[in-house]
Amino acid sequence: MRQSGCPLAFGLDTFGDRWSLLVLREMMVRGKKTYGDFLEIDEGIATNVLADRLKHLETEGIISKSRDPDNRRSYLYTLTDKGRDLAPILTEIILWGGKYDKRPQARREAVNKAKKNRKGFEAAIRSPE
Amino acid sequence: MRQSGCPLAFGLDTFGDRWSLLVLREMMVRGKKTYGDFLEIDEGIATNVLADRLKHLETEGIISKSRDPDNRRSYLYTLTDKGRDLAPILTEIILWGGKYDKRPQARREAVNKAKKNRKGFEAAIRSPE
DNA sequence: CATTTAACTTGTTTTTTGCAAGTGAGCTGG
DNA sequence: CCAGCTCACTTGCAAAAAACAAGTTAAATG
Repeated sequence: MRQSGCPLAFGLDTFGDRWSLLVLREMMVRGKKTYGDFLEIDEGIATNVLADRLKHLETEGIISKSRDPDNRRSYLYTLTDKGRDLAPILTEIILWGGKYDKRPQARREAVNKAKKNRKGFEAAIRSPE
Repeated sequence: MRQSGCPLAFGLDTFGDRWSLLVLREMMVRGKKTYGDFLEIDEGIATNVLADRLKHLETEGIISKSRDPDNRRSYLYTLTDKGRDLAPILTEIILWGGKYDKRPQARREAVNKAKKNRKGFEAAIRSPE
């Protein structure tokens, strides 16, 4: 897409759109796994955009798609190692947001966990239950 | 914009579009300061989009705009403390890109610096000369 | 003082997103 | 065993954003 060879631009091409990191948050922080789960995210993603993003993240090797062994019409999306390695990036954005989000509705639960025990937080979101 | 209260979503609303972090890279890694500098970035940003992004980043308090004391038709864009605090996020994305970008044109200079001395790299991009 | 430069703005086309509705395979209760 | 529901999408269209091209204004420069 962008052929500059910059590692930052490479990252942005892979997950740097309005939605990818929010889908990954659902997987990492909230343990969500299915298309239906992702459709319910608070920020309200459109169904066609969600389908696009999942396809892109799978193509890029960030997530993988498999059949749900308990329900043959459902699929499970899970993180690859490459996807798990995004945990430090998520963590840094969460810490930055925690520092600067002064809105009354700001939710601080994840921020507090990450501040109290950063390595533990990263390990936890790397391997969501 | 997104009213979820999530610190990650807050961050994405502030700098999570296709271009903001590339403009900030120019400032942090390459010491660029002017509109004309940013127009020349390798990835090719459109002039109206650049104007929009600069306005947005200024509104969000990530950068500030001042007159160039040496040239009255030019302005200097510089990082605020809030903007400087994005350095760890940039660093993590660069490290991730360095790990996974296997394209022949991948540029590894910044990656190597960040790997060799991460704190030094962060300090350097926080305070570009 | 005519030309160039810097920082944009404006207008138009193209791409992406958002929204509503629809499809088809697989489950489920009566 | 089958009508109706659920799940994971797809399709079509409108709205928003991005890309592209050209123009404007104020200030510097030769």
